[in-house]
Amino acid sequence: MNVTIKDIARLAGVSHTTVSRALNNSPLIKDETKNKIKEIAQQLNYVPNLNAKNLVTDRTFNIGLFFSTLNIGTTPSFFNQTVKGVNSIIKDKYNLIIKGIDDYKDFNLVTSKRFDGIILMSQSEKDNLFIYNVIEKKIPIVVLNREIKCDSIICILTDDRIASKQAVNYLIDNGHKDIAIILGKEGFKSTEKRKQGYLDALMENKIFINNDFIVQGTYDFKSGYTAMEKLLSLPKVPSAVFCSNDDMAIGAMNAAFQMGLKVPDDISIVGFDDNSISQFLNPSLTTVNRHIEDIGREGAKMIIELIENCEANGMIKYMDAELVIRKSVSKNA
Amino acid sequence: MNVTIKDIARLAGVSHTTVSRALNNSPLIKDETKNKIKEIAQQLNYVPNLNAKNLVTDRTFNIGLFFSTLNIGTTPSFFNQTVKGVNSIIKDKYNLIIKGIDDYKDFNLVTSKRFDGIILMSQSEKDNLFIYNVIEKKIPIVVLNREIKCDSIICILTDDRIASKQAVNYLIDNGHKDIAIILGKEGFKSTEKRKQGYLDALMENKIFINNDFIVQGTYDFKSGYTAMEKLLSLPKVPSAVFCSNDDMAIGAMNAAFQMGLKVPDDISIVGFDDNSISQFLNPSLTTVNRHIEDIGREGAKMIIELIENCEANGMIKYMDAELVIRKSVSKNA
DNA sequence: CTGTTAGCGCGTTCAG
DNA sequence: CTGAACGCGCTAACAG
Repeated sequence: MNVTIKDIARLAGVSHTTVSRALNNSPLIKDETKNKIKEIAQQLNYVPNLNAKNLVTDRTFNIGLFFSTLNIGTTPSFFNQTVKGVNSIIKDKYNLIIKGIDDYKDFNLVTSKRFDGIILMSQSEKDNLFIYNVIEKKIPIVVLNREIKCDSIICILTDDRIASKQAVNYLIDNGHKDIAIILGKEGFKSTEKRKQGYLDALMENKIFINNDFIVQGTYDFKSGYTAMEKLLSLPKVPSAVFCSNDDMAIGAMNAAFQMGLKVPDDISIVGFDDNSISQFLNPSLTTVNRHIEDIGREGAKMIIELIENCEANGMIKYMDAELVIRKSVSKNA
Repeated sequence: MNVTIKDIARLAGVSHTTVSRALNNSPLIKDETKNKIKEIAQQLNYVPNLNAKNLVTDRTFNIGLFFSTLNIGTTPSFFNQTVKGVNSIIKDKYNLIIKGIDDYKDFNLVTSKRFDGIILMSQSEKDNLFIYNVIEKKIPIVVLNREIKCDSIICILTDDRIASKQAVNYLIDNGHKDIAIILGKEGFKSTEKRKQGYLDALMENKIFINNDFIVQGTYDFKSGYTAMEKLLSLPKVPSAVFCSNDDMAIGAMNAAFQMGLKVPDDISIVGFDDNSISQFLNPSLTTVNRHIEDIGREGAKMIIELIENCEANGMIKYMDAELVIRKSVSKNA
């Protein structure tokens, strides 16, 4: 059996309560006894039994990091950056539990007895059901990547609409007018936002919106490839394509190569996300860096704040995105 | 407050003991009462308090998925595949807790009271300290990706040496003799194995081993780029390069492009890992698919088996790897 | 400042 | 087949 506070109590010649207080740095304890107890605990390699502790304090030290799904639609790079960011703050004080919302048949198992707090990397409006469920159960939550209108929620995200607009504006600044967009996965909020940014840029520059230039994708390589094929088979081919993420941009690039086109000479491409790989492509990809890792880090700080200090004011925090100019866009005469 | 078995007991007019037994499918209970109790539990939306339950059964429902590090050296694709594989088996019965070994200052917090079992995606010999620590504490463990000599441990991995040899043999079959290798991160077991496979292939084919053709990398894009620059500045340039993973292969490819070389016409490249992106590169990358997701899945099955049935026989299970032939290798006259 | 006592929610003897 | 009583390891009143 493991060593418990009672064992320590016996050795120290005090009650187990005193041990508990000493170990929890209670102010109502003499420094002398406290130090003595801590020393003994150290020597015995005492580790508190979380189950017992949590049973009475009604806490777990679990923080759930939820994604809409862990399967299609969540790119490796995006996933990795999020986890890294969150984990870098969590460290060993909390357990980081990774879940896909779609892993659950129902939400009975999502309770405050299982999670002290939840960080949701939200990619779809369908998550709302989950979110309301979590709120109803009074579990602290921070939502990343999507804006929730409910004013008691903390949301952290980049303004994709503005960032997309910047990206498309960059194409326009380079003389492009026939600009296509490959959309993200249907139903994802980000898909909608990036499309809006694209439309904003065109409209503000009084460029005619051609519906043929708006094609659906699903955020994965393959869909980018397919979408590009569709664009290139149009009677009038666009001179530039804004892809709603980098993976699709890569797919699109390869479709272009396959048709014997050169990037950026024959067609310009802009991505979104700045995958770790994008700078190493040939040509290197001009794209938008959303600093996902920072968002994860910020989310982790917030949820801990929420858990430990109950600061319950909802807010929407926008993080900076940044257009990274590389070599996949050429000037259009 | 949440509903407890006592509440159910009151409503059902039985003792809490009976409720406990009914909910745990004890054989010593009349079907009639059991069903009645279950129904009430259902209606009340009863969820057992894990802390209480675990306190007495001395379990947690946590499975730890540990990586050597979550930072440099673990590629997004590799990380993502592993988590996906494991998670697909874990589902909602267990919590999947993700950790980097290097997140811990010491291993005091790694106890059987915190993890029912641990899956270690082991990338370095340095992990041994951690492994022995886990074993000492009698926590069930499954090690992925590395072979541990201790015969009470279950290991699941591909034989990287054989797989690498196959890859290099493929180059030789295509007429290449001046074959370089870009090594992985120093100290990683996989680095060693893949180098061995490379040497095996050369030796068996009686090809002279040129030390200039063996250059260090760190598994990331950049190191592949740098290593390739080094190779291309050699008085005698290799006609083919075996890269110890795909990320470095991509870096290497771009270094070649930068020098005005064509792949595979001027130089052939083979990778290792089959990143999700590799098929979409230009040219698409010939590489070795290790089916990481399968390894993760297998590991998850094993650890659950170990936890629930205590089958403690160590074993080493090799999973198949597969050479995926694409377009980054040309025949050498 | 310290000890006594109680109880968190649950599973498990041991009697019936 | 069912219930009463106990204890898992810990924290939180309440008394001193």
